[in-house]
Amino acid sequence: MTDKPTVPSAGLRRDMEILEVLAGHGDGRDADGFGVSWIAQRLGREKSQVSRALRALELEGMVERDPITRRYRLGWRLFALAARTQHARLVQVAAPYLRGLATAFDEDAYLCVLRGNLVLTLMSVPSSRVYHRVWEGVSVPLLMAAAGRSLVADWDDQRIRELLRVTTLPSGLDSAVSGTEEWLADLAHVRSCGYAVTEVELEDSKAGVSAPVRDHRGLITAAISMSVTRAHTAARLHEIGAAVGEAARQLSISLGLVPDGRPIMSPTEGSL
Amino acid sequence: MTDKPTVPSAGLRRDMEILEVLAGHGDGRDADGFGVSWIAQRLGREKSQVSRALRALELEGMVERDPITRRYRLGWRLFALAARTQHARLVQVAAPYLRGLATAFDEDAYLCVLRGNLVLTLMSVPSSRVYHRVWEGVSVPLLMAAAGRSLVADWDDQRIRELLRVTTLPSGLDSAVSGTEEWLADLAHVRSCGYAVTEVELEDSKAGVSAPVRDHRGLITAAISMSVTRAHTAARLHEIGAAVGEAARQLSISLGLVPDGRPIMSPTEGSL
DNA sequence: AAAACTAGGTGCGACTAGCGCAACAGTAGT
DNA sequence: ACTACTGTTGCGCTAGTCGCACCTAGTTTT
Repeated sequence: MTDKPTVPSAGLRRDMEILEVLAGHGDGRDADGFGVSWIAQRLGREKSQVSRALRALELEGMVERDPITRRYRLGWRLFALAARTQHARLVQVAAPYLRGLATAFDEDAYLCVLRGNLVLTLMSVPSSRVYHRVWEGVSVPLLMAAAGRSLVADWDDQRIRELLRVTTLPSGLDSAVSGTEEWLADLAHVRSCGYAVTEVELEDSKAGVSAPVRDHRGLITAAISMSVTRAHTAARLHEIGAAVGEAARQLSISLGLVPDGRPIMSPTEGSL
Repeated sequence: MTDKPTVPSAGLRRDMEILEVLAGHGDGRDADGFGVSWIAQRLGREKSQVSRALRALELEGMVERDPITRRYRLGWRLFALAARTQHARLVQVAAPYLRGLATAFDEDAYLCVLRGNLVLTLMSVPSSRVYHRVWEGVSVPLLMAAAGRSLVADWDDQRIRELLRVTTLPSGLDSAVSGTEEWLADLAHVRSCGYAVTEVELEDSKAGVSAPVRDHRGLITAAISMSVTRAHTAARLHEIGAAVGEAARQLSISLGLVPDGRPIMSPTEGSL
């Protein structure tokens, strides 16, 4: 099948699958870890293999085991490594801005980055409302997230068209995706006004606003976004949008962007 | 030699060593990653081996490569895995600490997080006393809870002022809220001593102590708090406060916080 | 109580993944 | 051009590890 050149991927792939299972789905309250057999069955692998792999991972601190329930969960080492990621650094800088937005408007605020054609949420600051879905660490299709428009704002038209052509969405979500030309117009709006507004966000009854965050080279490396209850008027949406745009601009400056000039380099590279 | 039981640790160990080097940099600001040869030499391994391993790790998203400098850094996947598990892990790991505090002082112990401008209690461990009000899942205004001070301890003064200005309290509870300047002084105390003390808690006849819990990114994600019967002397309040602070610190480390800003590994460290 | 069931761990042979060498390919400095 | 790097790759041989089967230990059933 996967006709690979000789890269040692077999063991690693297995370990990653295990870690992915242990991370859970983010939403499910699968709180207190998973047992060997369950994981093995879920992955369609031998119990023995999973058992041994988990022990090895435990030795390295990537997972830890509850001594009484014998269930595994992700370990301190993984978190320590994650903390040294550039994403972690970004989150630390961005945190105050997100908090400011969340408290100012009492709506959920997010920090997202682009990964392939998916939008990965790095951080979410919840509002005070009761129902709060955790999106941190979860990737969603680019077209579904409000942050998407901001993250690709610098792409040239051709690449956008390609993206829209290629992407397939879960059925029934087409309503969230407007036509190609509308998208291009939206991106122009982002570039000029500094923020994007989308009528439909991840959940129904939510609209979204977002704004691009640029690094010191002027490349878009992240986006701040907020999902706003639809009850709000369009005017308020734009009020929030302006605030989000301003926050993103401030954050960009914190990341080393020189404020005034437009040192925007050719967006051939989007990889963070 | 090392008499190993048959666990698949060879490849994993190598991968972990690589990740550790990439995270590494105990001291220097080596910002933009490391090259293959440098890593290989550092680990005393074959270049080819490191090259292939890194490519495999990159496929899994554990590391990222700067396309122009060809240097590797830790990847998004690590962050995503950690981020998704945070909340589940928080409750799981915090439980023993809360129980320890509750039994040590025979007072109720709580784990709280910030949601919008409200403090949400995720878990409560009752003391042995008869009357125990259940706060789990209940949100209270930030200003009313002892945990509030800890949860916003990292906010800058401006945002605190904004918060105090915006927040409106149920009437008759102003006694719990001291002046703005007093609040700022309190937060300074939290930052320096590691715990907060409030004279009035949710219920009358209760005082509160709390301490911030930081996740692997160093951000305050939760707070441990205890409500203490007012009968106790101020001295005891601070005794408990110190214990709560220490528990919060331990919990933070369990969550992957790298203690202090201290480089734990020097470049000459010998875990090779 | 024994039996039945489950959940995790282990011994060992067979087999293949991937290590190490060495040659190769880019890039930069002289 | 040559030299000195960097990172990649082809390939034979070896050791790491996969999978089966068999255990042990805990829990429920009869």
